Amino acid sequence: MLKIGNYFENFLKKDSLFVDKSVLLSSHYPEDIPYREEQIQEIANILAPALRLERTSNLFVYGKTGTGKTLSVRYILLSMRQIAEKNNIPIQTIYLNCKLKRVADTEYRLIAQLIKFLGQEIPPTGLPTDEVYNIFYKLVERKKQLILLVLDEVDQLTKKIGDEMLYNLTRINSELHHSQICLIGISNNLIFAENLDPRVKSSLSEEEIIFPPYNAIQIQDILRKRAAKAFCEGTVEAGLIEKCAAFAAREHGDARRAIDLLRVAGEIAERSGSLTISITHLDEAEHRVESDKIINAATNQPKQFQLVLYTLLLVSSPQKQIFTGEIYELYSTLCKKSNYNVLTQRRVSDILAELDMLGIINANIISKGRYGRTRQISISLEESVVTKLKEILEKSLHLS
DNA sequence: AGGTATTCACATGAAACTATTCTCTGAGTTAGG
DNA sequence: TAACTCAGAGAATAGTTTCATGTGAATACCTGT
Repeated sequence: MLKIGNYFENFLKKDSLFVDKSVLLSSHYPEDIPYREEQIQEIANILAPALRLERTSNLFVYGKTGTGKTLSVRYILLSMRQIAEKNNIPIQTIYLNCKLKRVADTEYRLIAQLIKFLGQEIPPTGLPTDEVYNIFYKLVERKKQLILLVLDEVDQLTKKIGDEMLYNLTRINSELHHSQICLIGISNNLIFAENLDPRVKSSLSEEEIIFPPYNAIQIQDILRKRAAKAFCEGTVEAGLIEKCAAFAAREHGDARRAIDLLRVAGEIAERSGSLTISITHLDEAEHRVESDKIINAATNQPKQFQLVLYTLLLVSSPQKQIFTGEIYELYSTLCKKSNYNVLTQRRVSDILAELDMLGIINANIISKGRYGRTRQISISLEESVVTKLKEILEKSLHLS
């Protein structure tokens, strides 16, 4: 038998640590959401009139990542949809994540998605935007119905294309005769509404609900519940859940991250053939999750981003601080050497800012007084990640 | 010494441009009746 | 005459460039003591 066949044999024979790994995936929707009863009830109160086809207030949901916003809202939508189906109430619920690239991150695409939900295809480009609006109007007006539209991560959308389109959306209702649209915005950014056009702000956030972060004890409880379903009994070593929760609590109570961490720890333990999941596995998982995140983010960027990042990796050591000008010079020589277009400093400055936002580099704007104002850049990645990243970038950029 | 004015080296903003992908339209062409 | 082809106009989008303006504090330059 082939060597690899042996491996598969072993894989089958060995009892897995997992009973049901899907419980720990981010695509998993639990049937109850602990510590969020209050918020769910509140949202339900606000949205309930929709079941009688009365227009409900627009709703805005705030909370940091991993506080259960999306989960709760989708949970409510699901149950409303079920009720509506049972009683033949014409309600449509639409959930859109505005952050998804090439799906709903522009005005055109957002409306195009809505149209798709209503059962019609729209070309990805070529049509004028108001034409797309018209198609949408017609589709909505075709029959009497109420649409609950959830826009997840709206802050990302407005950051990119401004709040004009939100204004358009809120105004749609006044132009519709038979139907109504109710907007539910979800945002990670707590001060998001502050830099919104006042007209939009008042109509969009008629109701606001805030999701506070989970505390360490709550996260422990959530983790325990999930772990009980995901892992075989007795495989989780003592103290693991607590440590995992502590990691997450350090990051403003991000439950998603905690669950992720637990899953990866389990995977690592399984792969190493261990019968239990120990703290060492968790530590390793934390490293892996962290570096995977960075490497993923870096490799998904366009070529020029990678070039800039690569020059940064070449010159920087963890403690050394570098300025924009130096980077730009190195970058342009590198470009010339390897036949890439050299971008302007203006553009490179933006790229650096974006790399900073992605958390790949650390940049602070400092003033060196007489000697100008610039970004002070440093990289806080571990040596192993840096080498790995270098290799990947060299390959993808065809550098020698 | 203390106060203010300069000055550097970029940051930040706005607008406009380029290349690509896609639709729609209407003129020209083809084939069949 | 209906069906087909194909170029050209017009859109959306991502990634840039161009031009213009902003900015924080270390220094240079005064001023009056």
